[in-house]
Amino acid sequence: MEPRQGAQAIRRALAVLRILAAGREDGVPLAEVVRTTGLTRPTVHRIVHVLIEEGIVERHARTGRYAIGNQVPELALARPRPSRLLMAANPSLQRASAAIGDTLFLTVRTGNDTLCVDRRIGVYPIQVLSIEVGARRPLGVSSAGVAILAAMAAPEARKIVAANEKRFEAYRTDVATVLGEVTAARRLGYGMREIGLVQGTKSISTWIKTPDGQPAAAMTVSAVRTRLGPRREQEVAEILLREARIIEQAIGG
Amino acid sequence: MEPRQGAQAIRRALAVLRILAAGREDGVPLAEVVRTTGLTRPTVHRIVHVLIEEGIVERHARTGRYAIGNQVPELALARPRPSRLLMAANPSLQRASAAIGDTLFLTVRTGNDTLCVDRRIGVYPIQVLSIEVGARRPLGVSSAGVAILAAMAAPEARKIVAANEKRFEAYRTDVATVLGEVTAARRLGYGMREIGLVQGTKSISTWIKTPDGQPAAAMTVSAVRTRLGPRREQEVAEILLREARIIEQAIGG
DNA sequence: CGTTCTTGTCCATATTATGGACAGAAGCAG
DNA sequence: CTGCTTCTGTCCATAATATGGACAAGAACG
Repeated sequence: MEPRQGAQAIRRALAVLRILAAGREDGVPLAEVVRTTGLTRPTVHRIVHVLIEEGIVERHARTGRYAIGNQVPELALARPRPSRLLMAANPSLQRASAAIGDTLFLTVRTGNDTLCVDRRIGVYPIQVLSIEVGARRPLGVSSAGVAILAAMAAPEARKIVAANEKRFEAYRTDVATVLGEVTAARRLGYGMREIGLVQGTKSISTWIKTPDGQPAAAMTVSAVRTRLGPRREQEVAEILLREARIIEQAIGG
Repeated sequence: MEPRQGAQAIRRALAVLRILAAGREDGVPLAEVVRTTGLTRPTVHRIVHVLIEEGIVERHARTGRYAIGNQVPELALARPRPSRLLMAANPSLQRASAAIGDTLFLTVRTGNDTLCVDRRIGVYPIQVLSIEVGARRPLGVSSAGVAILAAMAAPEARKIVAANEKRFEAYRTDVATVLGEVTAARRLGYGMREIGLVQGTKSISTWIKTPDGQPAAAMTVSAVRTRLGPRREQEVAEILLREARIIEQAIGG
C-alpha cells in the first residue's frame, strides 16, 4: 500500500533534507549527502541547489556546507506549538528530573532517525550535555534509539537498522552490534549503553508507545558512568518506566 | 540566473506546502490548493499524498483537509532558535509595546507571503488579537504586507502582487487596490490600513530592511480605529519608525 | 433526483529528471 | 613544479518519470 509512485524527485528531495537536518546549524558537505543517501552526485547537486533557490536550504559562505534554511521553521509555524507529546510529557519530565538529578532527554522517532525534542538539566553538579534539542541520529546509535527499536516488532527494527547501515560507521558501530543491543534491551525492559556516545558516560532509556502500540519516543537519563552503578541503574529505570507509562496514558486519553 | 531546471516536481511540492502552511492547523481542502497553485488536480493530489506518506503533510480525519505535518517542525529543529531577527527585534518590541499599549506584531516576508513571527499584547484593555503567530497571508492584504511591498523596488513589488492575484479575492481586494495602498505607503513612509482585516480596526506598519536594502520584516500596531486618530497615528508611527531603525542596526552589526 | 461541489484514479504521452562522463578547484606530498 | 586525491560543478543524450485529460464516484444542496 505504501509506495505511491510518480514523485521520485520529491521523495529524494526529502531524503536530502533529512540528512541536512542531521547536520544542524553547521550543515553537511555535498559529498556526505551523496554517500549517505546513495544518490548520484549530479542528482544531489541539482536537488540541493533548487532547494536553495526556494529558500529551503542555505549554504554557508565560509565552509560551503549545506544546511536547513530559513523557510523550514517558517513552514513549521503553521503547526500548533508546543506539540501534544511535549505537553503530555512535561509533568513527567519535571518529576523525573527532580527525582533523579541527572540530565534527562526526550527523544522522538522520526523516520529512521532519533530526534531530541526536550532536555532537562538536573541538580547534580556534573551533567552530560552533549546532546542538544534538535540533535538527530540514526536510530540505533544512541540508547534512546536502541530503546525505540526494542519496542518495535523485530522485523521492522531489522529493516530500519539495515537502512541505516551506511550511516553507522560515522558512529563507530555496525548492524550486528546494534541488533545485539536491541535484543538486550528487550530482555531488560529498557535500553542501556555502558559506553555512551561521549567517553565515560552511561545512558538508560525507556520507550513510550502511542495507543496503537508503535513506539513514538524515548525518555533517557545520561550521567557519568560512576553515577549509575547497578543499584542506582535499577532505581533510575524504575522511575523512567513509571513516568513512561504515565506519558502513554496522557497521549492516549 | 534564477531558474535552475530539472526539478519541477520539487518546486511544485514546495508551492503546495506553502499553501498548506497558510491553512495553519485546520489545513486546506484539495480544491483550494488546486485553485491557488494553478496546478492540475491529479498533480496536486499525487504530490499531497506522497507528502503524507513521507510525514510532511497530514490529513485531518474529520474534515479531509490537508495541513502541514509533524515532520516539518522536526526538520526545523535543525536550526538555532530563536532566529537572529527575533533576538534582534526583542528589545524594540518590548519598548514599543510598553510605549504604545496596543497589540504589536512582527511580520516577515517569506516568498510572496507575510508571516507573523511575534506578537506582543499591550496594556490597553481592548486588543486586536485576530492575527496569531504563524498567520500567513499573501503579500499585500495586510498593512504589514503593504509596508514590505512599499520598501521594495516598484517593479519587484508589482511582480509579487501580480503573482498573488489569484489569492486576493479571498480577502476581498485586488491588484489595483493593493498597488494604490503601496504607493500611498511610499509617500507616507509607513504602511497603513484604515480598514483592517477585522471590521473596525486600523493598522500602522513600518518596514525593516536587511543591510543589503531588501525589506525583511515589518512592525505593526493594530488597534480599534477610534484609538488611532490622526494625532496618535503620528505618534505611533514615530515610535515604530525609530524602533525599526534600531532593529536594522542590530541585524546589520 | 438533478445540479454542483468535492476527491480519487487511470494510463498514454511527452516532458522531465537522471547519471555517466568531463572538468575545474583546492589541498597535500614529494 | 607535478602528480595524486578530494571536493564541487556542468553538460546532454537517454530513459524514466511526472503529467493531465478523461472518467468516476461520493457529498451537499435545493
